[in-house]
Amino acid sequence: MTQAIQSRTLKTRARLVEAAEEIIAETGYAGLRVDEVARRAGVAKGTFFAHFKDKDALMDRLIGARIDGFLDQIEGAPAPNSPTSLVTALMPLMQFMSSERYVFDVIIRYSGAAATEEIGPIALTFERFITVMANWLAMGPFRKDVDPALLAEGVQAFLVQVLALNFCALNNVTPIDVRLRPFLEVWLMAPSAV
Amino acid sequence: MTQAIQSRTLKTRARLVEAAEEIIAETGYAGLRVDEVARRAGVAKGTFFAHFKDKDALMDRLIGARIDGFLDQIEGAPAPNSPTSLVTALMPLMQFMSSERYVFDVIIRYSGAAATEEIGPIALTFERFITVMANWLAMGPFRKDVDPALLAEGVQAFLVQVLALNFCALNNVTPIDVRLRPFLEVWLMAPSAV
Amino acid sequence: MTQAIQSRTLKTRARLVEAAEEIIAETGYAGLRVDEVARRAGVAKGTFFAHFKDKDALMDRLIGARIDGFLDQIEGAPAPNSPTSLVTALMPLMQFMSSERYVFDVIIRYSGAAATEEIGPIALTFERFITVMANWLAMGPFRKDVDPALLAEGVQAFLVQVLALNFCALNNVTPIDVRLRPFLEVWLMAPSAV
Amino acid sequence: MTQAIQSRTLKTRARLVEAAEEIIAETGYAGLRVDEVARRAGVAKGTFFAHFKDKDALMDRLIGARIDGFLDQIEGAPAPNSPTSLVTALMPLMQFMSSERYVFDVIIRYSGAAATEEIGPIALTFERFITVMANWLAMGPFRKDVDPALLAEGVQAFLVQVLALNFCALNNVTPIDVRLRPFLEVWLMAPSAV
DNA sequence: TATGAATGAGCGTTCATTCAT
DNA sequence: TATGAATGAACGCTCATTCAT
Repeated sequence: MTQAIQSRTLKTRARLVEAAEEIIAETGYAGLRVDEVARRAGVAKGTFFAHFKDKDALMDRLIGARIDGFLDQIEGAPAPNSPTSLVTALMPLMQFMSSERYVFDVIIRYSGAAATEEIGPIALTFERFITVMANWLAMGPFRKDVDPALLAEGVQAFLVQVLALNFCALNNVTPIDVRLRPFLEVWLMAPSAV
Repeated sequence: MTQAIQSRTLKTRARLVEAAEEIIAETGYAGLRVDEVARRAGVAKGTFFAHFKDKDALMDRLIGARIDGFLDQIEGAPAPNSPTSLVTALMPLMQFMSSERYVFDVIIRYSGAAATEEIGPIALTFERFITVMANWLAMGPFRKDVDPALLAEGVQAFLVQVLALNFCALNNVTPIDVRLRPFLEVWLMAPSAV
Repeated sequence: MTQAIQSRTLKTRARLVEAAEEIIAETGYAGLRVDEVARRAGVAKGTFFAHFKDKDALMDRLIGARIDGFLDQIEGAPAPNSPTSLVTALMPLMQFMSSERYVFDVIIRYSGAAATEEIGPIALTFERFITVMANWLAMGPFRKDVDPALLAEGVQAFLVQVLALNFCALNNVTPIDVRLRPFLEVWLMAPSAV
Repeated sequence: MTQAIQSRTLKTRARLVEAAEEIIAETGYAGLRVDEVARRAGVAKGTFFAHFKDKDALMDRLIGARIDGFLDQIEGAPAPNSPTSLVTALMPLMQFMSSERYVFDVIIRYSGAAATEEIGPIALTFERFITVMANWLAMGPFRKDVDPALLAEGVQAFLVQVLALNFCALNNVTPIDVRLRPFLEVWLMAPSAV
């Protein structure tokens, strides 16, 4: 009984997500309207808000799922053996994150959760990024005198830094990967003996 | 005559800025409404837009001025002789940047200018930060095998990273300075030979 | 200048009221939708709320205006010389007040203002009713040993009582005027010597 | 078996009423939400509607019960021997009726039943009020040349009138009892010969 | 009886921005 | 420059009620 009801709920939620993804495919994230999502999912607007606290909660979930997809790929790939190959591995994720100004803004806004109980999908991916990256770094030819988790957080910092500057007309003449590499070379490599 | 008009113009602009600062003192940056700024300055709403392209232009200016104030202090202070003293020197700036979620978001959004002619106050402070920091780093006991400008950009990246996580309930149990220090220690110090 | 702007404001407001009255003529008071009013008036919905605090404020105004119209007629008519002719004079007003359940409810809700500064049109008509009625009663063959204002308030009380019961299926078999008359006969007439 | 089911039904209904009364004690009548009633009673929302036709039916019942309580007191008290003592006797009832705007509105709306079969608790109390009052008036030193039932209906009309005006900021400086007394003095007393 | 997800129409609100004067 | 009414496209929300299970 309870099972059946849950399944209806899950179906409706899935329809909402599906509708949202359709719209995003057509108009981008910034073009998504709550009214339209409900309409396409064939449910009432009130139903939307019964499933998602607000529009941002939906966005958090959708964008979080995308990032998770990239992390799956990263996790499944062979560990990089140089900063350059690390940058290459990160490119799809970075391209997504910088695909729309709106997407980047949402990610930044939700990368830190507002409260403990409210850790959303995007915030979780930021935590997962650290884990995945730390594992990778521990396996590769990178400096071993520093906690891999700290190294990983540094990579995240440089990634965000580079993406933020990417929205600047002055800076995006230089491709993302070219901008990111020097940071990682200094940050990750065991220092040559002085 | 022209003189008189310019003076009136400047006075109006000054009144608008003053009114805005009053409101911010009372309700924070996020609480500022254009309506209210115009009302307090004793001008019509349209007049506001004769002086500022949009609300963000005002915010850019106000926040940029605050950051410049912190950079003045930093520039005037003696160069730090360790990551720890660098962190200490950066604290006032970091505290301001993390004082309000809205402030942090605006700073991130405007840290890269949209176009050459449009480099705004905040973007200028980010460039100035690099210069000031590079000078400082060149003077202190920091690694010399890396371009100081790159080191400075890295400091900026870590600073932003730490602040972003600060808005996360899980992370802000650890004080900002404690979070920043390990990054700078690894990033700035000439590595001991392995 | 200010005059011109005021005139534009008045014109817009008039268009809103006009549109509302059209809709009411077609669908009744209960059928009025704010969206539709704005649409017909050719203005944005935001404009509606710039002119009226909320939908109820418009209703207050419209219904108040209608009641005022009836009071104008009453005021202009010759003073009644008996309870029966008073009832007859009140019939158009009573018919309007009981024309729609919704109208009666709004009237009751707004007959007493919520706050001093907020005395709305309907509340004003209730005050005006007392004045008009008191004048009338003072002129006619009614008891003179009681303050006409008190008598007038009593008439108002009986009127509301009769209308309230009129929405009851059991009671509205008896016409309004027949229900009201006995009250007024007792209330208004100089008592016959015992 | 049937017994058991009935008992369960009655228990559920009792729990719903209990929950509602709890909420009202905490937030007032206007603050009651069906959601919350069901939640506190530990049943599903749908169950609420299996027991009460709609939310108003619950309100009708709850408020009607309160009024009946006041009528019990009134009925049990000695008959008043003056308009003043009548007013005093009515005070508790009047205080309840004017305790909340929402309560007064519900009472007015339900004081006349919509159809014969649908005479609800509140409507019944209005009928009972007439009976009780007529008995009282017949016993006291009040005018005897008018049907006590008509006198009683008049008392009811004045009571409502006074309460309605009580919600007006201008009028509620004068206490309810002071406002009601003059009406009753004129309405109930055998007029002295002019 | 009981469940609880879904309904659904509409209100109120927001507020930076524009534009005719 | 200055005015301020008007814009407008969503969003969020309400919440009693229904209905399939």
